[in-house]
Amino acid sequence: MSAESKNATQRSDARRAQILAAASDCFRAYGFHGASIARISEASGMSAGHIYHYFENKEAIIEAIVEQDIERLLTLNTELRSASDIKGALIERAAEGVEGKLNPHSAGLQMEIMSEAARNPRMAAFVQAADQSCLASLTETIRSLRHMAGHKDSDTAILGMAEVIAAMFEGLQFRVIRNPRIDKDIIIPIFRRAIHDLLNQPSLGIE
Amino acid sequence: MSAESKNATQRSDARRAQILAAASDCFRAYGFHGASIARISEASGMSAGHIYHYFENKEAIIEAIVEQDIERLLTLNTELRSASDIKGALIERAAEGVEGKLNPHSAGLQMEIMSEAARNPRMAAFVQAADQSCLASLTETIRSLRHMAGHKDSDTAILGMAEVIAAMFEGLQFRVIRNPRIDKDIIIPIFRRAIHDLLNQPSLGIE
DNA sequence: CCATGTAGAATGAGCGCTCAAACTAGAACG
DNA sequence: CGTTCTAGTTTGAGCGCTCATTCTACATGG
Repeated sequence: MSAESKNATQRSDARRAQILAAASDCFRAYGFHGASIARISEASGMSAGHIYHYFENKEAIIEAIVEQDIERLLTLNTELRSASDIKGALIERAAEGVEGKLNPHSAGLQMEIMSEAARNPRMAAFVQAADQSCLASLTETIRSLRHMAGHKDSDTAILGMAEVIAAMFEGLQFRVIRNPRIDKDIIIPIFRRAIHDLLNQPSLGIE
Repeated sequence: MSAESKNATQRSDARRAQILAAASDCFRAYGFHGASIARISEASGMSAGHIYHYFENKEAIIEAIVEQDIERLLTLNTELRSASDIKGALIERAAEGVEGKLNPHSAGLQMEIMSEAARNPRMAAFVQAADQSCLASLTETIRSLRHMAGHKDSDTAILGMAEVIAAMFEGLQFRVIRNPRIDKDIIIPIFRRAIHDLLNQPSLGIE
């Protein structure tokens, strides 16, 4: 690749990023369908027509943003898995997780994504695939934890624990909208303890 | 009120209900902003213009549906509170709660409502007021439970427990979209146990 | 014959998206 | 060095359409 074309690609990538950032703000403020191309173009400081040089259509912008969001989630996930002390990491990182989920900004976008996924099969497949990956990682972590502690669990039981832990964290994104006064410093120790207890539930051999 | 006007009111109420039912379906399928008046009118079997005899505008329809949904939540809440054996009721009703939250139909509408609340202050005030009521009820229940068990907790600690329990249940509405294969029969016993453990956490005297 | 219920065409705004033209900057050339 | 050429970038008017909402006209039962 020549230097010129590389610069061109860089500039083009920058424009794409510029659009995505502006669109992200607009989607948060007006929703996927309420945010018009006109508004996005204004927010990104370029003409409406120009946006179509970088994205095929509005749907493609939405998908790019969801993809971005999911990518962030997945890298966070692999980071956690590569920790040396798994159990410590899980409990320790709980604080981070709580804080992240309690960010109203990201919660708003997440609501938008999920409400879209609830009715758009394409989007549903997207978030479900990402979730499978996260869930697989989390169950593996729990499995080794439980095994080390001498528990005998069925696969479904371990999956269930993972689901409940996931529900706890994701539920915070509801909570921060329903009650913006929620205090993370109160929540974190209760969360830590709850996760600890959950991972020490008696063996569940249901199959 | 005369018999005639009463009949008229009844018929009018029936029409309103008819519109709300149709609109509810459309909103689930297309979202608040994606569902057009034309579609709602078709689904409700009446003309577009006629809808404006019963609702001032589209916003009013949305609000009526949210109001309906919240009312259902609040009556469920008072029901729980009037149970004779509070602790038993809380653990027992967990199964019902899990099942309810795992209904994809209601989860979809809830996502829609919450994503709207995340950007529309009017809607936000609505769901926050309803949540205050539910939270107050739940904290009162937890307070008496913990007091009977001899624990000494600060108000904020009890509020924190309520928040975490709420997050668990509400999080299931995320889960059912992210992973439609989730199995309630696995989840329920883990939930019961987790709530039990949560309510038996050591005293938290933070203030 | 009036009040109310109902329909559906009309209205103007705003939508996503296209496209021909204008602009820009660097290459090629004399 | 100045001038033309060229190819990519950017614009904004405008197309066809759908939207929420309004208006006019008709039906119908008391």
